[in-house]
This record gives sequence, structure tokens and C-alpha cells, in this order.
Amino acid sequence: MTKREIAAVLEEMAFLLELKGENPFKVKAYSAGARVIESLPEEPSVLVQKGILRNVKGIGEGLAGVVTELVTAGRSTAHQEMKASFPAGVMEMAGVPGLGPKKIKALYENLGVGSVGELEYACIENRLVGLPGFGQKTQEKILAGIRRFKRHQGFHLFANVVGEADCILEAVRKAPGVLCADLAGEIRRRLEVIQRIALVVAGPQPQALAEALQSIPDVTQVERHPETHTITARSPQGLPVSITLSDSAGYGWELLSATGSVEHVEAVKQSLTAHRGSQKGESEELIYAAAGLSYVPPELREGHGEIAQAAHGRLPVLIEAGQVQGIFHNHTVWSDGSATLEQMVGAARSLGYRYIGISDHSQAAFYANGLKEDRVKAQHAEIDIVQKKFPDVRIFKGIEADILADGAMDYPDAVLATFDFVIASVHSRFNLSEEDQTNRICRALANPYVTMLGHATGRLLLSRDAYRVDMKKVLDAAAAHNKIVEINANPHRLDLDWRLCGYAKERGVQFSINPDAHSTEGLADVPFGVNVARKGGVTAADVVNTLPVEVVASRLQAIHSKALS
DNA sequence: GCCGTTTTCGGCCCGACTGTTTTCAGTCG
Repeated sequence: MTKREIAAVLEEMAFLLELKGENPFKVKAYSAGARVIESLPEEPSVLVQKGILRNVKGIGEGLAGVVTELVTAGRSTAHQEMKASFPAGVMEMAGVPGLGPKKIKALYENLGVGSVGELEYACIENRLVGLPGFGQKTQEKILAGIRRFKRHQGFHLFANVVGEADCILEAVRKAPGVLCADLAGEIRRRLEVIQRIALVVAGPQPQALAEALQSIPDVTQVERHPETHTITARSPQGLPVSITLSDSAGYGWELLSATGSVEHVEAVKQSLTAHRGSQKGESEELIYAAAGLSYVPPELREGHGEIAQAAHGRLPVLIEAGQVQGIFHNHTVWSDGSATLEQMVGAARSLGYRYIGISDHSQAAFYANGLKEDRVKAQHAEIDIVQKKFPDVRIFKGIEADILADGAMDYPDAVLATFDFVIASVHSRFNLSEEDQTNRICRALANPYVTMLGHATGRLLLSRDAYRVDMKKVLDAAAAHNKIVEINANPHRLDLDWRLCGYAKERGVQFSINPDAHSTEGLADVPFGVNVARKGGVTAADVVNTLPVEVVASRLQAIHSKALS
């Protein structure tokens, strides 16, 4: 079992213990243990083998026992027993926003509600209002939460799915008789949330392909559909998989068609008709050429005006992950990161980056151990020391400063002036009115010390909606004050949304693709941000962290001295 | 359940917000 899987089990155990009404500190110990395991530099199996699991802070006798059993047996008896004492549906209830363990416990014990479906029914029958601690508003809030839960059901984060999709592709390519095979659909278009895995393959006998799929661990329900030339299955995480069988001559169209989007494919069809072009073609390149279009990268195939651009040869040359030279927005153990400054800088260097911006949380972010003024100074001293050890990676001194409710920044100017760059982010008061929230952020952008805007809308994909904000006004303000807007590369955020990149670009806003890393592993999220940028039609010239270190340094210096003048 | 320049018991961790209250509990970040 990987550390991520083990952490998930411990988190589930913490939840089940809380449902049982266990000692809250025991619950905390399990939940803290989950975080500790997840941020380990090594796989727990290695520590178990060496017999040093107990040396890890936060892992005592009890947790070490559970983790050891998970590593050696792949399951934990304590976990299984806990799970068996509740209906299977209680875990999914935890996914409903506004529902925590206490409320779920009350619902289960008093109303016998043990699944989201039963809960919805109980709300509709008005049965929650009578419960102690519940009322009309709570019932309405839960019902709204259920609707959102259902809307998100069946959707998966791109980052959580791309691995198993690649595994399936690899297995398919190894099947006897395969000439070519590619991922298609939403994954190939690099959408931020994914519902299904689609592939196109040419060459193999259906039977051979079905056998190849069946050989992948945890792939289930492999079925052949001769009438549609497809094979369907369920991925290890339960996503529907659909594989289209094509002949070589028709491969280009099948791939284009299975990649979508529906709007894009329809527009290509119309272009083909207009140019009397054929849908036959071994490659997509041939099809686009026959339609009088330049080749459209899959990320752009969303029916957002890319056909008109392709018809006039005006498609943007999209940024590539390899063009990113350095990375801003990284956290360390100084606030809520799990790696030291030195570890983060070392990891950035081994990823080939030439510079790294360190931006821990500011003092208002107490929950994240934000830096008070004296700790800002102390961190700067440490940066100077670490910089000497890594002469080939430039470290920029930064901060992710909270935008306070009124739009003021979380430090006095004298402190802000000590940073090379300042990321302004909203971390609290999410439910201001749209007008207040917009004004708040615009005011922060007008602050001369602010360099860039962090995760502009605050959304967490599939779990928290963006706050109410007029993003066009925000982007106008960013343009007016010449501020950089972050494309947050964390797979849960991907914020700025790619749908807004075009508007920002038109106004001359520059982007920074930032990992928002809280660990050395988090640095590897940058490519997810590059996906967003590409979907938004962003070129390398639009992104400040494609600049060489000297240029980006003078860019930051320019913003800084403007503030001082 | 975990931890200890407080060493084997007695602490663990904050604030805003919301809805439910007659003084507070649950959720979220």
C-alpha cells in the first residue's frame, strides 16, 4: 500500500472513531497520523522493513500497528471492524458540504439515515427539523449540499485519473496486433475534471484487446460491443472506459471524433464539407488539412473560437512545460509546508528550475502558522544561508499575504517592502457580497507592494465553489495596475480558470504558473498549471516564469522600486 | 492515541461563521 492509500485509511478511521463518539483526541491522533504518513519522504513499507516506523513523530504504538498491518496484509482488521459497524453509505455522507461527523452521527442514531439517498428523502419529508441541534435552515443547507454532492458525483480530478488512464493506454499498446493507440476525450483535452476514460486503437482483434484490458489489475466489467466497434470497462477507480476500434485508414477521424469536444467536432465537419474534404485519413493532421485548418492542439478543442483561428492560421503557439524556468508560490515548514527551505530549494534544483520563490503564509493565517514580523526576518536570514549552499538556484524572498476583509494587506508597508515579491490571496471571509469581494480584491491589486494575485477565485474543484466575485473587474484591475495573475497549478484549484485566460490576455495581463507547493512532491504539480494555460491559449510570452532568472529578477525589482518611490 | 529540557500522567488548538440557542455546538479553513 502506498502512503497515500494508507493515509486515506487512517483518515477514514478517524472519521469512524468520531462517529462512534470516541475520545476526540484519539480521533485527532488518527487524523494527524494520516497527514504525517502522507508527508513522509519515504514509503511506509520501507520504514516498516527497517523497523523504524515508531521513530516517526506522531506514530505511536497503536498507529504503528495499523500501518504495519496495512503494509504487510493490505488491510487492517480494526478498520474493517469499524466499517462493518456502520452502513456502507455513511462514508459518502461525509462528502456532503455542511455535514460533519457530529451531524452524521445524530442523523444515523436518531433517524437511521445511513446514506445520501436516505438523507435526501428525510429532508424532503421534513424529518430533520425536529432533531436537537437541527432546524429549518440546517435542513435547507443540507439539501443544497446534497444537490452539490450529486452534481460532483462521477467527476474526478484530472490529476487523480491521468495515471490510471496512462496505465490502460500502456496495456492496450502492448496487446498483440496494435498498430497505434491514443488517449482521447476529456483527458486528452486536459479538462480539469474528468468523467470517463476514452481511447482509440487500430489494429488488434477485439478478443486480444479485451484480454489485454482484463489483465490490468482492478479493471472490471470488460465488455465487447461489436455493433459499435467498441470495448467498454470500468477503471480501477470506477470510471467508465471506452475504447474505439478503428482501422488504420480511418484512425485520424476516429481519434479526432473521440477526442471532442462535440462543438469542435461539429465545426470540423462543417469545414470539411465547405472544403469538400474527406473524413478518411490516417492522422488528425490530414483531416485538419483537408478541412482547410491548421492543426488544433487537443487542449484548444472546446469550441471557444479555435476553428476561426485555425482557419486563418492564427492559433497561438501554446506554452510547453519545459519552458517554465522557475517557480513562485512555495510553502515550507515555516508555515504549513512539510519540507524545509533547503529541501524545497534542493527539489526545485533537481527538477531543473533556475529560481524558486518562497512564499509562506502571513500573520493573519494563524491556522497555517503564518509568519509574524520577527519570523519574517528570521526566515530571510535562513534564505541568505541556504542561498549560499545553492548558488545555481536563485531564491526569491516572498510571502503569500492575506488580503484582509477590507482589501488591506496583512503587513504594514515597512514589512511588505522587505520582500522580493508579494502574492496577495484571499483565505477568509469567503461569503462577502460579490460587490464587496470584488472591491476587496481590486483594492489589494492597487497596493503597490503586491506583485501577483494568488488563486483568484478560491475554488476547490469538486468541493468548494468560487466565492462570489466579478472576475472581469478583477482582471481589469490587474491589467490597470500591471499585476501578475497566478495560474495555481494545484490539481484541486487550477485557478485562474482557463476560461478566463483569454479575457486576461486580451487586456495584457501576465500570468505566473505557480505550484502552491506545500511539500517537495507539490513542485511536480506545475504541468497541471501548464495544461490550464494551454487550454486558455496562453503562450510562453504571456507567462513571467518562463523568463530567465536575470529578467524575472529585474521585473520583480521594477515592481518593488515603484512601490518604494 | 501521542507526547515529554514539564518524563508515565495530563495535556493536546485557533477564530469566524452559522444556526441554534438562554450560553453554545458544529463546521470549515
